[in-house]
Amino acid sequence: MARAATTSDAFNAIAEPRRRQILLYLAHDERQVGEIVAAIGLDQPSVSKHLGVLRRVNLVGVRRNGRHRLYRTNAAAIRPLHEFAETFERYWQHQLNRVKERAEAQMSPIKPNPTNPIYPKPPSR
Amino acid sequence: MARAATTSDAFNAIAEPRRRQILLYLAHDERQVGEIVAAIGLDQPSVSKHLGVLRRVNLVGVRRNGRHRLYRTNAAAIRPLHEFAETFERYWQHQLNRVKERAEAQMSPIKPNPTNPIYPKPPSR
DNA sequence: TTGACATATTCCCATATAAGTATGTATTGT
DNA sequence: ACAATACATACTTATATGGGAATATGTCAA
Repeated sequence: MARAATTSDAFNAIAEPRRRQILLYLAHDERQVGEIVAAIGLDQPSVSKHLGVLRRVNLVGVRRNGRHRLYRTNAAAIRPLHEFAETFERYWQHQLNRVKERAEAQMSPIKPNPTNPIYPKPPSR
Repeated sequence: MARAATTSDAFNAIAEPRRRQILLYLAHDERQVGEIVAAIGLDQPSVSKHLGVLRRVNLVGVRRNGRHRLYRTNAAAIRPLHEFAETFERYWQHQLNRVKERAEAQMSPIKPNPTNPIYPKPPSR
């Protein structure tokens, strides 16, 4: 099975850096395609295609105005992402606290737990 | 140019539903691969491959224990995602407020706010 | 040492890009 | 009506999957 389509959901859609760039650019104001092209320095067809993907997953909305099309980020569609990320925020705090505790423990005269690496091998990469 | 590698960053790595599932599963506790396999119902090689991707972008950490490998979500690596999503949270509120204001304006002065759905369309899935 | 057990890695292949180029389609000005 | 403007879509191609099958690697137990 191949990779899931970029239009399958918001997660796949924002995997592309250019699309994230467009979303951020459109978050402030409605913009027409030409402005986006000028702003992010990509050719018009590419921008249109990215906008097409974003449209299909409802990450942007469009409005016609004469021969222009005004795009705007639909912040609501980012919600699933936000919730996913937020789920880990608690653990993020936990881990921070643990690190902090370890640091403090090491300073204490008794030194209770010399080695307790949370992540033994910093995933090389 | 083809799509960016799933190992290029966290955004690409989490585009895969199975990997999000694994991340959520590993968020609570350290788990060995066999447990993950049993939990998400995917064959072992596939799970290992997903874990490999998550490892490369540092979304999970590993620890060896005998013949087992204990994986755990590295919540810190979710940060970029969280920040990206959070950027839109303000606009999300804005949009909600606008919708709310418009709704209220259209309504009779009495009946203040009968329905106020936080998520207009329950983010399916 | 040998075998069982737990994971990782390699190979194969149908599929989905993303960028570039070319072309199609509305809509407006004159 | 006609040309220009603003976008969208079609086509081509190099590339990266993700799952299944088979195999390799590493560790423990007898």
